[in-house]
Amino acid sequence: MSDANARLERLTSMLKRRGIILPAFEIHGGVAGLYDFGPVGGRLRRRLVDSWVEHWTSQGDIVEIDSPTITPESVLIASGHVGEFNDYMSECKACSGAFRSDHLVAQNHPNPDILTSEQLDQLIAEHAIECPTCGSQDWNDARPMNLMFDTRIGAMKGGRTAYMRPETAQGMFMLYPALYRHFRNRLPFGAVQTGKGYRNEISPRQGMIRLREFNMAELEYFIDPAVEIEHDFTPWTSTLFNLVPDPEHGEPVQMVPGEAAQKNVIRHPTVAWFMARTWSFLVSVGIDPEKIRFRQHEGTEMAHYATDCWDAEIYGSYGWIECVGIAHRGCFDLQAHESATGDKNLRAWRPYDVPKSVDKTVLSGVGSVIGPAFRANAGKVHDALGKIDAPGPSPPFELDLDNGSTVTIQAGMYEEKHIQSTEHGEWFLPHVVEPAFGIDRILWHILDHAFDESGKGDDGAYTVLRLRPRVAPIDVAILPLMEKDGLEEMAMRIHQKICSVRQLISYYDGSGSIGRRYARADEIGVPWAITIDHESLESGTVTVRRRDDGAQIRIPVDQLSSHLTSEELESMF
RNA sequence: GCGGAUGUAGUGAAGGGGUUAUCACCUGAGGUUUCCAACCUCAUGUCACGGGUUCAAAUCCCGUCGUCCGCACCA
Repeated sequence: MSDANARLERLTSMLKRRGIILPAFEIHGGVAGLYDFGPVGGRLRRRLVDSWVEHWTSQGDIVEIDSPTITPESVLIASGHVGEFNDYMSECKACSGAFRSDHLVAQNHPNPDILTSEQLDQLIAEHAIECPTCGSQDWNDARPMNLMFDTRIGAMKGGRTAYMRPETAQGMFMLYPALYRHFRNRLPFGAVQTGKGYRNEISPRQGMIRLREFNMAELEYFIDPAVEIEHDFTPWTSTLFNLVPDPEHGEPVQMVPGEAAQKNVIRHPTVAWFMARTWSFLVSVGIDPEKIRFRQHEGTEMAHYATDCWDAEIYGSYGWIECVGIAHRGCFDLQAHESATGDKNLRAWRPYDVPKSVDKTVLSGVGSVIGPAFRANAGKVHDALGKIDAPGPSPPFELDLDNGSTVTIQAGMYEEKHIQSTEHGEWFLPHVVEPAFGIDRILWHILDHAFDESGKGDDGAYTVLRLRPRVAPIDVAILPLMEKDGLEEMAMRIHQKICSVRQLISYYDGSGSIGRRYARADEIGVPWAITIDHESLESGTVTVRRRDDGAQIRIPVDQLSSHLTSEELESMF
C-alpha cells in the first residue's frame, strides 16, 4: 500500500473515532454514499456553511433563500433534468463501453428519445448495431440511468410525481420574481441557498467525494447581458491562478484573474470575478492555495444548461477533485421555466437610454359597424385592421384574420387612427452566473489539508488538525491541570461561561494527563486550550496554549471570551 | 451492473471445528502527577445477517446484505 493510501486510512479512521465523519446507518449495515457528521463534524460543517453564506451575503447584493428539496416533476422537466437524467444506456459485452441507447439507434428511428428499453433493445438487435469502440454487436439490455430519487407528493394513486432535487439552483429560479421585487427591479443581484441535494449514484466511491445525499451551496447571480459590469479585481492583482483552459482554447497558464478576463482566457468577466471570489473563500476556510486550480469544461462535458463553465478543483488524497463549478448558464433556466409555464414574471426591465417614440397612423375599425357585420369575429377584425398602416388598400379589400378566415372590408368600416406612444424600455431574460459548491468535497479537503502528522519529537505519530479558527468545530478546550483543589470547579465555570457566549463552543476535559488532553484537542483541531492551575485560583489568570506550536501566554480569565470572539488572541503571542 | 477481495471491540490488527476469542491504541473509574499522548490498578465493549453440516460453528458450506478495489458510470 502506498504512503498516500496509508495516510488516507489513518485520516479516515481518525475522523470516525473522533466523531467527525462516520458511515451512516452503520448498525443496520451501512449504505454506501451516505455519511453522518458526528458531534465534531456537525459543527465543522455548520461553520463552513455559515462562512460560505457570510462570504457572499457580505457583498451586499446577494440574499439567502431556502426552498424545498421535494420538487414536482414539471419543474425538473422544464429545467432539463428529467430528460437528461432519464436516458437509457447500453453496455457492450465485449469491451464494456457504455453508450446512450437512443444515440445508437439514431439512424434507425425518427425519434428514439421516446422508446422504451425493450424497443431500444429490439432496434439494436434488428439493425445489428455495432459498438462504436470495438465493433462488437453483443449488447447488454438497455437500462435507465436516472440519477434522481423519485417520490410522490400525496398518498395513494392520485399522488403527483416528484423528485428529490438534484441541485438547489431551481429554487432560486422559482423565486426569481420575489428576488426581482426585493431588489427593487434592479440588476444585478443574486441569491444563495445551502442544503441537501440528491443523486442516486450507481456506485458511490471515494468516501466523501461521491455521495448520494450531499450538501450543496449554490449562488445564482442574475445579470443584464447587455451591461458590462466593472468588476474590481484589485484584491487579486498579485495572486496567480492556475488556469487549465479547454485544450481547444489553450495551454494551462498561471495568470491573475483580471488579466485572464481581459485576455479572454476566461470568456466572461463576471465568471472571472466569481472565480476570484471563490478562490478567496476556499483559502479563507483553510484550503491550501497551492492545491487549487481552475479547469475549463470542454464542449462535450458541459452540462446541458451551461455556456461556459470553469471548475475549481482541489488536490487531495483522491487527486484533483472538482469542488466548485462556476457556470455561465445564459438565460437557459429562466427561459425554460417561462416557456413551460407561460409566466410573465421571469424577466427584467431594461430602460432605454433614450425612449423610443412610436408615431404612426393605422387603421381602426368602427365598432358600431364591425360589430353587427362580423359578430363573433369582430374582435379579430379589429386586431387585423390595427396592423395595417394607413392609408391601407382601397376598399373594398380582403382581410386575413389570424384564425385563418378571410373577410371583406367595406368603406366605412374603419377610419384612420393616429397612434403616438413612447417605449421607455424592454423586458428581457436575465443571464445567470452560477457558482455551485460541493460542501462535502470542500470539507473533505479542508480536513485533508489540515491533517498534519509531522509530529513532534522522534517518533512522529502526533496528529494535529490545523483548521482555521473560523471553521474549527470547537473554539477552545478548558482543562484543569488536575481535578482537585477547586481547579475543576473553576474550569467548569469557565466552560459554561464560554459556551453561553453566542458563537462560541468550548469543551471541558479533565481526564488523563495534561499532555494527553492537549493531544486530544489537537487531533480535532481545537485552536486554543485554556489551562487552569493553582495560580488561576489566586490571580484569576489562565494559560492559553496555541495549538499550532504549543506556545503559551497568560491572560486574565475575564478577558477570555472577548478575545475569542474578536479573534485577537493570535496577535497576543 | 460485471469481475476480484473482504466483513473479528470505538480504531487498527492477530487467530481459528472445542466450551473463558487475543493484542495494541482508544474510552471510562480510581491512584499518581504543578503543563504537552508518562505510569500503576481495574473496567466497558467484538466474530455482519440468515440457513446448512456437526455432539459442538466465530471458524467449514450455501445464501443475503454491506464494504473495498478494478471496469463502467459520474450536472
